[in-house]
Amino acid sequence: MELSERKKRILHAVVASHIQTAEPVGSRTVARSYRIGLSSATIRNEMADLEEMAYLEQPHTSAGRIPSQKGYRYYVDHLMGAGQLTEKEELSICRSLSFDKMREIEQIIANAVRVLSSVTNQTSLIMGPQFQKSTFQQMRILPLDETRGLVVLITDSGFIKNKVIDLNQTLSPAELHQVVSYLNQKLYGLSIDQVTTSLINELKRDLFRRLEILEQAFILLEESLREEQQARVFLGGTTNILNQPEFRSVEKIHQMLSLFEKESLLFEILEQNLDEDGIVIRIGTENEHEDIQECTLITAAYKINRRILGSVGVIGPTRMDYQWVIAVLRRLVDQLNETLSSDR
Amino acid sequence: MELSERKKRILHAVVASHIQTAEPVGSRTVARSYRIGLSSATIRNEMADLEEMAYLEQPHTSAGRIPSQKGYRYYVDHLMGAGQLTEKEELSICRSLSFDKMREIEQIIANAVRVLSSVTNQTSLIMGPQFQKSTFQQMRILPLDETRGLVVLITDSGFIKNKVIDLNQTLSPAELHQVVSYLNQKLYGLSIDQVTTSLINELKRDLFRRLEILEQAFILLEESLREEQQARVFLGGTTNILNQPEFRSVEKIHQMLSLFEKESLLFEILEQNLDEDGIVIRIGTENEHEDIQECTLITAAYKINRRILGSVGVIGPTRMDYQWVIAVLRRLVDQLNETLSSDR
DNA sequence: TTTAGCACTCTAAAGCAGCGAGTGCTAACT
DNA sequence: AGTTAGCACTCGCTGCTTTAGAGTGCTAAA
Repeated sequence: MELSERKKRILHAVVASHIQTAEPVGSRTVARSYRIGLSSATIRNEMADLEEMAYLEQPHTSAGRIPSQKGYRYYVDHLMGAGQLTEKEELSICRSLSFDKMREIEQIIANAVRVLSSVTNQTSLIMGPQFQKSTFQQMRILPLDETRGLVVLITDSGFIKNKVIDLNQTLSPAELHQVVSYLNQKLYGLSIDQVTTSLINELKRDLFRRLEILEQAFILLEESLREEQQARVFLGGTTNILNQPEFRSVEKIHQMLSLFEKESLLFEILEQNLDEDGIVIRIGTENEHEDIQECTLITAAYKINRRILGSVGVIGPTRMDYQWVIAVLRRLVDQLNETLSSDR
Repeated sequence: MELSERKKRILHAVVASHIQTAEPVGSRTVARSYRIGLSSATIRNEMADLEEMAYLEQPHTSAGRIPSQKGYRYYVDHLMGAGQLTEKEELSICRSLSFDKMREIEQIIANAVRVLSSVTNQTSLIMGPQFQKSTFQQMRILPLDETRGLVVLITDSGFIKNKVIDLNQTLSPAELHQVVSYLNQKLYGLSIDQVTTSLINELKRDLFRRLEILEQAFILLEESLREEQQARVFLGGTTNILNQPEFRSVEKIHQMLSLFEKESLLFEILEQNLDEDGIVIRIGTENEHEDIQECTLITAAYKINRRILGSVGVIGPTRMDYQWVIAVLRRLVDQLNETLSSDR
């Protein structure tokens, strides 16, 4: 079901105009401002066709048309071009991410979400790197005082986790060292996913034969793994949705903001698009999750050394400046990948 | 300017009723539901007096009265009793905080703000413990590989900061150890505030004589101090303000939510009440900050081992269930103090 | 000093008219 | 056949008037 060239141009015009103004678009507007060289009457006919084909819809009889979900989809797939960033936008993305090579990964992530929302004027969200998917590098235990120690766990992708633990029995430095190096040897290179409870138990049995200690350390290890089951989701610019005319009513705002407070839900939503490479665009009901079926979610995966770590995206009303947002997101992910991959 | 007993009872009734219903309170309502044993006409006269004395105000001529800021203040200071928590509330505070003795301080804080907002149905905020005010305990450097090391900085109140640094020159373990123990010796027991740039420079000069290294470690030290200049503020239940009838308009919502996004501002606000012991109640314009002069802020300081670390509070419209919110906050802070102080 | 009664005020809700943007249809034009 | 001008029609929006009701302040009687 291919559209005629003329229909394409008209659809394009309607979508573009509606994205800008948030108002229904009338035939007159299309005729005048998008110099198609046809009268409004002709365009009216074409628009009626497009409506019948479900690319456009009418809020009420005497209003202009707005793009339907199908219309946006067609626009995204066939009509829009490649967006261009202004120098200013380019610069702020660059600056806020490239400077931080020394910083910890969580800070880079937090920065990324901040720029993304401030540049796009949308709400943006990013899944923190999944602890689970990174691999064990080393573990240390620092004695703090007579009874307590600090366990530090380091993974390849720059994660550093630490916990204070009780060392029930006082332990000679030599013994402690022995235990720790045993663990390091056993665990090195495993992904955190692979450090299962059963593996831990096995190790524990193994060690108990030699030293009756570190019960606590193991509890910690398990706990810390369980806790991090799920990566954090960082949000930026949540108030930006208040500027969107489609969220003028308090109920809608409430609905969206409550959604944003449910971190685990956001995680699920972001996780679904994780496998796919490149940019994923989900318009309206293309989103599986009910609460965002009036929104568009645009996401992209980011990587460390070519391995996908998490995803970052923008959420807003289906009336979104796709072309531009996609360009921004693409640029940001490139920069993010580079920043993360270099010197790690 | 003491109020007559009767006026007190009427003022009490008006405040109580308005807190519950959010509507202006008429003389009839007071007469009927608060069994004062007077007719509405009498109460009308008294209310007129109270209005003249600025305890009450009238939205418009033919409406009931609502408490003025002064009215709320009087209520808080002289009229309200001690609130009682239900068992359920008591329990959820207890449970969400007492279980976590082993957890890190930031998680306890995060939990606290979550319970507080969910129990009170208000937005709650808590200032993370001030890194600045805690004292240096020890510092370690763990070599990660040939060129990088992990600096771990531990303070008395359970803070653990860490950073990956480049060790430009490779360094023998012995030398590294020497430097670190020198630093530990010099810095132990100082509050982080006291670790000024000039002190660092001094140490640096001192060390340079012996070892031409660790430039990076010092940069880190300085940076990390500067970064943490300001404690984090945790927010909970930001969407709760949407349930308050005084925030029905999108502009007000916008105003409040934007405020919530400015962490540094929230910090300032919380910091002002830091010195005072016990519960601080700021109603309307009693707040210094313009943006919250239509709100009431109730805060309390929390402590570790009797030393004030930060403050936790609730923010909402001036029409707030003071009695109850205060009881909840008081209970929460007690629990929080206990949880934090035990075994640290 | 208290209270019943009453006139008065003001808001919020409901009903109604006119405006204007935009449509669909028809007939004329190229 | 495709395009366009013209026109009647639809319908939400705006502003106006009206009405109902809640609550007041005042006065005069108890």
